[in-house]
Parts: sequence; C-alpha cells; structure tokens
Amino acid sequence: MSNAAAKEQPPQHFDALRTAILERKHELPKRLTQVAAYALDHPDEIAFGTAASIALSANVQPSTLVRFAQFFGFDGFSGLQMLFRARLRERNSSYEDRLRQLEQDGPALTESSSIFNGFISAAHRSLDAVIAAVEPEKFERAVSILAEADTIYLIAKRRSYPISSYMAYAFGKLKVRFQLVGTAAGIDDDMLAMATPKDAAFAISFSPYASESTAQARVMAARGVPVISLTDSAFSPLAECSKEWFEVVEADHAGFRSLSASMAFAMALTVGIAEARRRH
Amino acid sequence: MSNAAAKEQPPQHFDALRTAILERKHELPKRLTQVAAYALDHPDEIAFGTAASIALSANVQPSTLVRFAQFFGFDGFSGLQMLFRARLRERNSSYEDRLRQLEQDGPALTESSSIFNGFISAAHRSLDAVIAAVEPEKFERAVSILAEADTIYLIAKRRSYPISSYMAYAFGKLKVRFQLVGTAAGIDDDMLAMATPKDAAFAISFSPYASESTAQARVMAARGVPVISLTDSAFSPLAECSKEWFEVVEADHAGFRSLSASMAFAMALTVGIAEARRRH
DNA sequence: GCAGCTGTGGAATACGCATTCCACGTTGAC
DNA sequence: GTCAACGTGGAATGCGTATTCCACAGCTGC
Repeated sequence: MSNAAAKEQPPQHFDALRTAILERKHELPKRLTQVAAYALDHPDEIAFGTAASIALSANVQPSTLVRFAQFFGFDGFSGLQMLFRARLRERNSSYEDRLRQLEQDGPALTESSSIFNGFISAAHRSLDAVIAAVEPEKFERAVSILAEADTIYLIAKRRSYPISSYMAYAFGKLKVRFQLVGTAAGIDDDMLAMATPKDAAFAISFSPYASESTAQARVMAARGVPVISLTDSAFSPLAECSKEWFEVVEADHAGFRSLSASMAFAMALTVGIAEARRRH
Repeated sequence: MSNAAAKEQPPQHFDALRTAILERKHELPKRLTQVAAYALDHPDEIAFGTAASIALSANVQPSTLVRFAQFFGFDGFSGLQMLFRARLRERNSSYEDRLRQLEQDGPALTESSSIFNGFISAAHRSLDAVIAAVEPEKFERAVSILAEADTIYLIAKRRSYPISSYMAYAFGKLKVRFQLVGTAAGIDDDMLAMATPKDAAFAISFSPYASESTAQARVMAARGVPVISLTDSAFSPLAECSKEWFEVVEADHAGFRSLSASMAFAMALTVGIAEARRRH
C-alpha cells in the first residue's frame, strides 16, 4: 500500500492534515474527494457532529468517513475528528488575539490591510443599519405584492445592476418568472410595454439616480404596475412612484461603498418571494 | 418542585445558562455546586468530553452530571452539552448578542421577517469568517500583482458574475483598465488571446464551478498571465492555477447564500488596487 | 431518637455510536 | 470479452455512551 508509511504516522495537527488532503486530493477516489471537500469547507460540522450526521450532510455513507480517515493514516474516524476539535479550541483563542490586535495596531497596519478591514467593518455597519431601518410589516407587504405578480421586472442600472443580476440568477434557480430590464440596448421600452397590472416591478437605484431607471419605474407605475423599490434616500425619485420602498444606506470606507447590505436585503426578498409562492 | 417551570424552559443559550447557574448556585446541593464550578471553569472540557471523562475530572459520578442538567430543565446531560458546543462555534462572532436576540424573537415573527433576519445574520457570519480567513500578507501580494498589471481581466460566470460586474463598475470609476470576460457570447477567447504576462486576471468561481471560468483561468495561467482568484473551497480547480487565491465561504440561510462577504472582499481588493496604483 | 425526605454513589440498562464486513458495481488491463 | 482489483453502499456488530434505577447515607423537623 502506498499509504503504509502514512498509516504509521497520521497527521498530528490540523494544518498537517489540511496540507496532506490538498497534496493528495488527486489520488482520492470519488467519494473520498467528496468527503475531503466537505471536511475542509465545514470543519465545525466535523468537530461536533457524529459520523452518522456528518455522513448525511456530506451525502456519503458513514463507512466512507472511516475509509477517508484510514486513508490518511488514522485508526478510524474518531482519530481524525480529534484534530478538528483541537483546532476549534485553538482557534478561539487565536481569533480573539487577532481581533484585539486589529483594534490595537490598526494605524500600524499596511495600507491594504486597513482597506480590507475598513470594508469589512463598513459592511458590518451597513447590515446593522439595514436591520434597524427595515420594518418587518413593510417587508412582508413587499413580499406578497411581488409573490402575487405574474412576472417580476427588475429595473437597475450601473451600481445597482450587480444586485439585480444576482436576483435574476436566483429567480432562475427558484423558477420565478422575471425580466431583467437593461440587458440588451434599445429593447427595454418594448419589454416594459408588455407589463400589466398583474405583474410587478422591482427597481433599484442609488444616488446619483440613473434617469433611465427612474423614468422606467414611473412608466410602470403610471400603467398600474405595482412598483417596489430599493434606494438610499427618502428623497429618491423612486420613493414617489413606489407602492413600497426601502431605504438601505451602505456605510462607506474612504468614500467607497460596497453592496454587502443591499445584497443581503435582495437575497432575503428573493427567497421570501419564492417561499411565499411555494406556500400558495 | 421549585424548578418545574425551568423544566419546561431550559436555557436556550450559554449566557442564559451561565446566569441561571450563578443565580441559583446557593440552592444547589454539594455535588451539584461542584459540577457548577467545574462547568464554568472548564467550559471547553464540557463541550468536548464525554459524561464519563468529565465526571472523572470533576470528581463526581456521571449520574450527578445528568442530575445537574435536569436541575436546570434539560432532559439530560446531552442537552446541556449542546449549549457548550454552540458557544464554541459562536465564540468567534462578535455578533453573538444580536444573533441570540434574533433567535429568541424568531418564532414570534412572520416567516418573511425571519428570512430577512436570517440573511442579515448569515451576512454577519460570513464577514466574520472572511476576516478570519484572509491573511493580510496574501492580500497584500494579490493587490500588488493586480496593481502592476496593464489590464485586469475579470473572469466570472453565473453566481459570481454580479461581483465581477460591480468590480467592473468600480474599475471604470477609478480609471483602472479592465476587461470583463463573458459579456458578449463567443468573443471571450479572442479577448483572452490578447492578454500578456504584463496583464493579470482575477477569476471568481463558487461551487459548482463553471467549467468555462476554470478553463479560461487555466489558459491564462498557462500563457504566463498571473491569476488571482476568489473561490469557496481549497478544492476549487481555480486554486491550482492561481498565484494567490482566497477562500470566502458565505454562510447560508436555509440553503441560500448571498454575496455580502464576497462583495466586501471584492470592493476592498478593487480599492486596494486603485490606491496602490495612485501611489506609484 | 425516630420518620421522612433529599442527596448521593454505583450498578444495570438500553440506546446510539464508530467500526467492520461482505456483496455488488465499475473500471481498466490483457 | 474476461478477469481482477478497486471503490462503494448498506447491513451487522460490538463497544462505549448517557441515562435510569435503586439502595443507602445524611439531614431536618418533630
């Protein structure tokens, strides 16, 4: 056996195991590869779960887990699991250290690191702001309006476009009928002309507002199509023509905004809609 | 029994249990006091050990541990142990408090609201995971590779596409030359054929990996174009052909993932690159 | 000083667990 | 086309586990 040597010397530390898995991943048969990927992606599950529960999540047999562990020189699954547990104990302390370090020597860090930390913390703040700003009842109403729609028209340009494109991707997976407005040039108006009051529109626009998006939302509203919108100010022109609108203010770092909170909001709306449809 | 009420409502969270133990420690009989002290002093042992091993360390009988758990309303020792385990998992999240509150309110809220809260908290968790996973040095190296590039080729499909499209928007504003691969069908290969080792590529792909993205990244690497990538597993085919690669595991809510953490990472990278260029 | 009650230790038990084993598929070589 | 070797799924097994139960000890109130 090629792993006879390994059998006598299983990895003693999580990092060693991780390295071994990555090094030998190409020699692994199909199911063991599956386990390897699951193990590295969900280490916490391995640490706490039982062989049976882990096997279920990873879509393999418990015996496969044992074989996997044996492949890397352990007696059985339990031996491998100990490494995952040890890691969790260590990580807690080291993670705390890191946070403390970040707070202390923030100014001393390299510029890239401080930009990185800045965006992460801006994202945290944005999420906090969103959860405070969005009223559950309003959200509920928006979900039901969109869930009852025949087709959902997604209106977004420029900075908002990534959000609508992700919603489009998710709607596709969830089998919710939609139209992404603004993909091919010129035919937007024709597309919108097909919308009826049985449909609905979801418009996204942040300051400075793209005039096209605003205009399109107005047209829809005028024709009786219910419009839900996501924007960053109560003064947004979108607010006027919307049945429900949400204000999401992304915190910025050095003047640049990411879309972390908007993305989370959009995903919640998307899944909420799909879920509401499934129930009816 | 004085703890009849507690029997119906065991603490749902570690902190609640801790409080309960401290509050009621004077009502506890001798051996249970001993267990209480041990539990608060060695929480990790409780999380990882077995009833037998813990009983040995704490100099009590296993049955005493069960009685202790039952005193606080749990069915048995296992129920109490779960709190200690959950604590270890959450420990690296500074948002413990908020999450707990969300979980408590959870059942009372409408489904839409709980979906909403779920995505926001998943986003928080993702951000925490990102900041723990990304090494500053690695990030720094990636920034300088991309900052030195003549043109940055952005490779992303499907779920990753919104990220690259936002980077494209930001690069445009920041006057960084880039090429978004995959917009118009068919000409991708011609576009990539123009890349030289003086350029660089940034590839994004999450499981299940789009074969096109992987293939394109491989082609670039083979031609000497440095590739930086963002993916969700060390097993990603992107990892092999990249000069630097980053693992961002988005936490999921009910099986759906948003892109909050990836977005924050992408923005940090984007601004980091622009900033590095400005300095030189 | 006796009765009743709570607290305690330790054996008995039933369950769930990791592990083993074997039969079936699948693949690749000759 | 046949055979061997390997990978795989799933049932069988035996062990370790949490839990229950019961007998006894130590109080407390009367």
